[in-house]
Amino acid sequence: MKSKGAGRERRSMATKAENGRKNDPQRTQENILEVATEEFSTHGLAGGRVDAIAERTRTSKRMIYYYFGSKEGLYLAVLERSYRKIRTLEADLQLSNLEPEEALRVLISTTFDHDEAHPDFVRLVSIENIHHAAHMLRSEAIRDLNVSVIETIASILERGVSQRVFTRQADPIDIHMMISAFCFFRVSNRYTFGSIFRRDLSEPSTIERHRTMIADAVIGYLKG
Amino acid sequence: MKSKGAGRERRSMATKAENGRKNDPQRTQENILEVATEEFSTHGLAGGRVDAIAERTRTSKRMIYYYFGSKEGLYLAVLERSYRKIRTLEADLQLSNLEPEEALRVLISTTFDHDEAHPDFVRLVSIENIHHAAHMLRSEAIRDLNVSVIETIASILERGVSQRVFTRQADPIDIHMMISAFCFFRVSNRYTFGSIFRRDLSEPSTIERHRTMIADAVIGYLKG
DNA sequence: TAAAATGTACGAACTGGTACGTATGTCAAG
DNA sequence: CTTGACATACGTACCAGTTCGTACATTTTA
Repeated sequence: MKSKGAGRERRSMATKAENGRKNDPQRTQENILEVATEEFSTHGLAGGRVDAIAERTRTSKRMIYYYFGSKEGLYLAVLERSYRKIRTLEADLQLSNLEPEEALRVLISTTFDHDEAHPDFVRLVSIENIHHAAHMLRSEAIRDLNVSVIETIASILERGVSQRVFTRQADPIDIHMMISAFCFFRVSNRYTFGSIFRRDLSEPSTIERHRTMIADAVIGYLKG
Repeated sequence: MKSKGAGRERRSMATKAENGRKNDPQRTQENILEVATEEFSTHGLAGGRVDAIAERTRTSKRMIYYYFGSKEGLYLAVLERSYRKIRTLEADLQLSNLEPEEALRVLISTTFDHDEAHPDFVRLVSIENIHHAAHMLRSEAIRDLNVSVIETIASILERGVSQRVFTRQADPIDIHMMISAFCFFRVSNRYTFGSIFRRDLSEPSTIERHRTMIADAVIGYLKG
């Protein structure tokens, strides 16, 4: 399979120079999704234009409908792809070896850095909320994802309480919400916040300060 | 003027039965804004339809353009009206008589309740962020608004530090962000969060718990 | 040769915006 | 207190551009 792929590519390099077309459905789809992610995350579902996406693609509008059926189908595919992309990152954190407080700090930093690094994702989630999460509800795949985070937090909290480093008995989902809210808001409301307070939330020193701030607040809460 | 008004109304009551038209520009504009707020906050700027707004209005599409010039003009008017509506609520809080900790708790509760009570406003802000706050930037009125909140927080923090109830020296804007993030997120991300974790964030018991939670966290942070 | 992948051109419906005509209110003059 | 004239407020019907989606033709690949 690998040598086959290489052979195909080698030959296509030759034909590409003359004619220019090469059937590569996987790359075509990926290309469409990439462009569509950008379009939808900056203009929303209704504001995003299929023609605009098609133009910036190395293929044509015909292919969008060939692979994704409709504008909504494309949007849903974009959404699922975005969620699938983060699953990998969140999964392989080895937190059970760490002390509860340290484990929580690492988890919070990860969430923080993730949102900071993926504004597209944050905006897509905002857009979904405007649509009452209608598309997410139809997708089985997306829901199963975040459950693991809750389990991780639950185990950290349990250990913390039994070791007497955390005095407060808190609901894992509430804690997750508190962390998410802060990390998400910084990115989702970057523009209105920046416009009102003339503060650039993406400045390195601000990022550093906020990263430790949310951790201190959560841990302070659990120790209160 | 009053008897004249009454007379006018009496006469219109008669003509209304036959014909039905009565010039009332103020009410017409207000009616349009009300409907438009609902439309834009549930569908976004691009997703909102002028025709749909016109239909649910007691007047016609012609009037929308007569008073607001364009779809964007209408959207901007909706945005400004939403901001103007909260100014009144936030302004008259007498916090300087209260102890710092209590003052902060009241302020946080107010923010919390406000966001909870005005999902339309929250969604409009979300929509603005998708548009990079482009419309807010063009509106002088909106920016001046939130400055007072920062001054309020700053004075509370100063008093708290000098009375040694708060040990941490924090930036007022950061504190405001932390409060806003939590209160805002609960409403803005209600749907995706609810869809993933099967939790209704608008349930009374949840609201109660979250309201004290954010206050405890912020105050815990300042005492840490 | 058949199936999958792709390109081109076009259509039909939606949607923001407007041209044109009518009604209402105000106010000064009779 | 009527009248008439002018500005404001309003309604209907319609247009023109946009935008999603597709019919048809063609190429690539197995």
